[in-house]
Amino acid sequence: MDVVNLNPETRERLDIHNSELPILCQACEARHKGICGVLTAEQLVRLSKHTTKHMIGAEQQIAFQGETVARYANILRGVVKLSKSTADGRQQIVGLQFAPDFMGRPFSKENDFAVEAATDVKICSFPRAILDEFISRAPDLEHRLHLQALRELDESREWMLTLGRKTAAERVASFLYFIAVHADPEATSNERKFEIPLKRSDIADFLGLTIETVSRQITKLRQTGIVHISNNRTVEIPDLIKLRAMIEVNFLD
Amino acid sequence: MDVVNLNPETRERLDIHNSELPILCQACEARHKGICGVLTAEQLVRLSKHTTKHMIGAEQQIAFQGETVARYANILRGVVKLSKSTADGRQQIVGLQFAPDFMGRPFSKENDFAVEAATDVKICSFPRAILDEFISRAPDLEHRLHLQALRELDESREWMLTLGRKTAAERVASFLYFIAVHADPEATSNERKFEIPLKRSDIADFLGLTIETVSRQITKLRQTGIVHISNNRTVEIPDLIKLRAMIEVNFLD
DNA sequence: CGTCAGCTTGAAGGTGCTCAATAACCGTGG
DNA sequence: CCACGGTTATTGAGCACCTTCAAGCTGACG
Repeated sequence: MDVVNLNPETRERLDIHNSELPILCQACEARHKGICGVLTAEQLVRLSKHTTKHMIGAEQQIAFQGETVARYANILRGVVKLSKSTADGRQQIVGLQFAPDFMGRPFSKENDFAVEAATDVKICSFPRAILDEFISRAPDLEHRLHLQALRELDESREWMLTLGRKTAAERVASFLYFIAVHADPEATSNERKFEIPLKRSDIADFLGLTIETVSRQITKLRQTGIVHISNNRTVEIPDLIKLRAMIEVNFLD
Repeated sequence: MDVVNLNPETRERLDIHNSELPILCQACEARHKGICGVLTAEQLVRLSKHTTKHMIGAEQQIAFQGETVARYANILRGVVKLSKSTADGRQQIVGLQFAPDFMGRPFSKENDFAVEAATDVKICSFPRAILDEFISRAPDLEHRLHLQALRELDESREWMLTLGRKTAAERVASFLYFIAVHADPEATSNERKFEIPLKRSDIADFLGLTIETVSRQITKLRQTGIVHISNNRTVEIPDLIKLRAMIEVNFLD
């Protein structure tokens, strides 16, 4: 079977033949959509020599708040949470990352947040030093990272409005909407079905609420018929527009 | 008087003689610390042909939420607030910008937040199109913008913890600390004196509180002696460490 | 069938909000 | 100089929403 001609994704970069690619990368989920999409075959070969793919179980810690981290990574599958804590243990999730996001903070030795697997996660990690060198030479790579930083900044600001000004009911609706659009970014349908990748305590930490309040609001939301939830995690949204209407934020839309 | 030899700032870039610089830029506050520091003399000349400096009064709107903006700008003086609103008018400030920050959202035609002068502000604005072209050709420029985006992302995440998990007292202390370190980033002293660049309603919108709560907490904080406040805006902090201790967030410090 | 983690539900209490009145500040003009 | 209106900030009383604490429920797995 001729992969080059048949796989629609490969058409994106005809300059690179699969035969030149490291085996590790050939069938990789992040090969085109992640940062590796802007690396040359030569760079991929070099990087792949120091690359390892890991599975990380849900709830496992990947990096600690304030820790110096020696490796970057791409997320290939699953959901990763970024969280900050106060000295007395209160916790706030400050970001969620999905495949094929890049994990790491360029130009700074340490993250000032903890990194933890929310679900089972598959990552592809590699040494900082090598990528840092690529960044300084390949403007395309820095551009790609810049775009991700800007997207995360937009999302953080959107979430600041949620944390600072929305009621518990609106926060929970905002969360479900957020997951609905991130779980399958390609989907266009007005009807969605997905699994919530977080447990209630994570949702609470993301929303700045307690698990009890989250639970109560989910119950209420379910009673309105806007969402159907079974087995605690499985969500069906018959009409995404209706959910969106509960959390409308813009004057002009 | 020989500016080139006497002004210590010019030593930073001996490759560019002031005589080649646009007059507009020669004594500019953002010439070295802002993004212009990475532009070539040639780029500065081209940019300066389409550049204007404005004064903007406090509380004046610079751009609306969702509006398409045709110009970027550098902040030369004053404080700018970025804010988002819900449909029913609740407001949240999602960022503050100080000189010599770059103002604008690269790679996206519109901001999804409003931009407003918090104090009287002086800016230097120029067309998007020209800078966008420079960005695609000058990796240094994109790097500089990337660094600012990452810094803003770090600050947003820090603020998400404040909004999601801190009490009113801690939020107000966090705000004063934030302003103390931003008002004069160079200062190292443990004693600080500055003017709060926001009025109470802005502080409330930044902290996700009401003005009444902000006012009450400021009164309480003043009574502890950790800060002295006169004329509503003038703050004296005799011991910044003590203020920092009220809002400690990290396990490892 | 018992145990344990995760989730839901209930009752009571507290933090911050709403509504309302008072006070300080500031530029303008008599 | 003080009087004046408008804006901004403080203070008070009552209440609502979310939290806290506690008990019960559900499903997975031995």
